[in-house]
Amino acid sequence: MTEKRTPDLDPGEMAAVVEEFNGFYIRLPSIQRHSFTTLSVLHTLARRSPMRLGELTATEQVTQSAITQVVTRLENDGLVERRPDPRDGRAVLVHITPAGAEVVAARYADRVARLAPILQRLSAEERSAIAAALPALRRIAELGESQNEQRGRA
Amino acid sequence: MTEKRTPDLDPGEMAAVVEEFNGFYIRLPSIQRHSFTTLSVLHTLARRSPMRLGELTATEQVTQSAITQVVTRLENDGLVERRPDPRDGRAVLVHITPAGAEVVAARYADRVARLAPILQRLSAEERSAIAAALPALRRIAELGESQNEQRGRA
DNA sequence: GATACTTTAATAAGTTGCTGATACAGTTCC
DNA sequence: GGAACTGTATCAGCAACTTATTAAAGTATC
Repeated sequence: MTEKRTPDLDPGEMAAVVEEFNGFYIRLPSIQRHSFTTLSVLHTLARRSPMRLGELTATEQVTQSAITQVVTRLENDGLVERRPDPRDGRAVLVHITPAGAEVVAARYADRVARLAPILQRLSAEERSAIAAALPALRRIAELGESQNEQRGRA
Repeated sequence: MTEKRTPDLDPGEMAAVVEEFNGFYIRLPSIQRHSFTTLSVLHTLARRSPMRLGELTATEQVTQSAITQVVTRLENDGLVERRPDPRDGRAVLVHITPAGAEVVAARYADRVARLAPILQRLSAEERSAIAAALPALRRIAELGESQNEQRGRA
């Protein structure tokens, strides 16, 4: 067996690949009755419900006013609920409802169902190369998010 | 040295990681004076200019009417040009201009600059794991795109 | 514990970017 | 050379965003 040279990771190449890949991935969209921002809010809440409106404003890329309106729409659809914050009478805590969690789960299941057959067409080596990279990609997301939180506080 | 078990690739786990990662990546946005669709059109043209309006309509997730309007805006900003198709008098070929290519390149450079310092914080093993996975990710994008073209023809 | 300041969310008015329907010019087919 | 079809543009209407403002609750100071 010939020895494998581990290639070094070039940020420019990685960004190029990530963008190509995303171009494909974001076009795997299941049914969307909701706007991009609305879905993003719902997805965020699926991970860390309940959240204040202000927290949501910080994570999404829109104004506080837009978040208020998005949450109102989601509430009318029964996907989230507004409840008072017992610790702060000014604040509102947005909770995701079972119906909201269901929407997120269904969209996720749909994308997995579309991704799986494509993965079948890769070689075993390609699949295991991706599997081996997943922990590192997850760590980048964590590092990046904590960095964004730092910036948010400024 | 203990032998490493190559883990098998689970589509569900991959989708979860991809979405976590994208949640981080799409929030690395440089200056955006343009809408999501507008930037997406410009990005598509950066790779395969010139294109007909109909082709753009097929790749983006909006109506033909929206594409006409997006191209008009981009044209007013000097980022693309409409030229007649010599082979078909009804059609229009949208060409990206140097200024348009510049916008795409600048946005790309900006994201690379933000990604690079985060990659520095990974271990050498994590970086080479990602580097080893890039060709496979690129291939998924190719496989997925050709599949979408099939659907488009229906 | 009254006064001023800050923080959190909601509301109002205006703008932008999309959709759906329709029009029109160029192409194809017989 | 007329009918049917294709590719793009236009128009009216609507949804989702922005900025600016307001209301209400909390905090600090004295």
